[in-house]
Amino acid sequence: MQEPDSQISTSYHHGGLRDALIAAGLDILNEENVMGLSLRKVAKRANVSHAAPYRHFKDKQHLLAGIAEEGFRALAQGMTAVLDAYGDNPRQAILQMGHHYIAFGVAHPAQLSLMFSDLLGWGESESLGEAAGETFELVVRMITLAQTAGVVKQGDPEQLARAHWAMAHGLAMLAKEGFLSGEDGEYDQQKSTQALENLLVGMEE
Amino acid sequence: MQEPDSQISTSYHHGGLRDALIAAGLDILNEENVMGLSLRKVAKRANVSHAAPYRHFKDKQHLLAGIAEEGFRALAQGMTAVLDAYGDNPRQAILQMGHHYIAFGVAHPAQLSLMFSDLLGWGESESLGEAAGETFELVVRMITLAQTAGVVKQGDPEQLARAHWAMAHGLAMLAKEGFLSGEDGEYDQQKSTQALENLLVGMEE
DNA sequence: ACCTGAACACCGTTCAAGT
DNA sequence: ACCTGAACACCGTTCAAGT
Repeated sequence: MQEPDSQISTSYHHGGLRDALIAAGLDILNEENVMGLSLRKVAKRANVSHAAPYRHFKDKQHLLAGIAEEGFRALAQGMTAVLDAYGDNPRQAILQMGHHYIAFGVAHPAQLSLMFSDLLGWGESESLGEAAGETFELVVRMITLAQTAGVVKQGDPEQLARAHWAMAHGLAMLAKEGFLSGEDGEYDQQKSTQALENLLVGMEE
Repeated sequence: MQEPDSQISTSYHHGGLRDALIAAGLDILNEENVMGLSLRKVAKRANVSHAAPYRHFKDKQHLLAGIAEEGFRALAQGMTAVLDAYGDNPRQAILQMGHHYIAFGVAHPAQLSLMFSDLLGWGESESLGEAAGETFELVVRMITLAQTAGVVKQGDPEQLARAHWAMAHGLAMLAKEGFLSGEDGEYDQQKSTQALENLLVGMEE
């Protein structure tokens, strides 16, 4: 077993550069916005030449797809944690899942926008669709648990999951643009709770 | 009274160029996406030099804000039509308002994305905020009408309007990315109806 | 295998100069 | 008042050349 630390910062064999480029892109996205995200800036931040990214991404669109995919995976991971934490209380799980989604949007506005933008080319990356599908499946699982517990009505769980996803996504978009701010100008979580409760009541039949 | 038609296509005095630039930008947005929208391309399509747009927009961000504002105004106009058509049936009005919002997103995906993107600089254009506010007020008015008719529960109409807006916006984003497609791959309006109904039931108390 | 540097056509923005 | 053309620093993408 050798210690590879000595070359980690300058060498990127075995796909290490791919992750470094996505991380660099995420940094730029969080500091600026998608217009400030250039392939050349990403390359510079990863300490490679401006042509190096083309070894790992066909073009800029595919780097953006990689960043979006990372977003779906991070979202799914957080949602899994919520599901684990509130597994015994499906009603709370539904509300907290919504809040988690919205919090992700407020923390990473440009990334969430990117995840639903027209810049990705969904058809060209099966792993992107897979990551988004995994995220949706977690919502479906949550709904199924709630149905079993008698908290929400019976019926197609995917239908109810779509309603929940749409509400959470809509609230996230409104929140990140400041449309859910309170008197102090800060995001007012209570406004999300009210909307999520409205939907929840409707899902109880 | 003179006939100015003869110079309309080549001259843009009195703000005519501003509208022409927004229209050209909209065309490009609908044909490509926000990455393909360059100021130089917009200027060329409006038959002016690449520096001419700076007479009407401080920079690219302000042109984007103008295009987004036009979107809010178009949305508000369509929503007013829905309200007029279903004024005597608040329950239908609520559902049709949602469908209209989603249809706008499916028809103008890049524009709707732009309207909620981080590229606009909301603080720098009061007319943009005004246009968005008008749109929201129409939803509030619809909720108030429904409350008067006893179709939805009493309480802060803005709270219920936010829930409806979030649901409609979330569904629009899901629809334009293909997450609400049926077996044939086309947008399945029924899936939106189901989600909108879920929320509506919850708003009935 | 993976990376580089030069090259090309394109950007956003500014500004002196024209009408 | 409004528009233009040249100029600058920056893009995305390609490709011959290097290790």
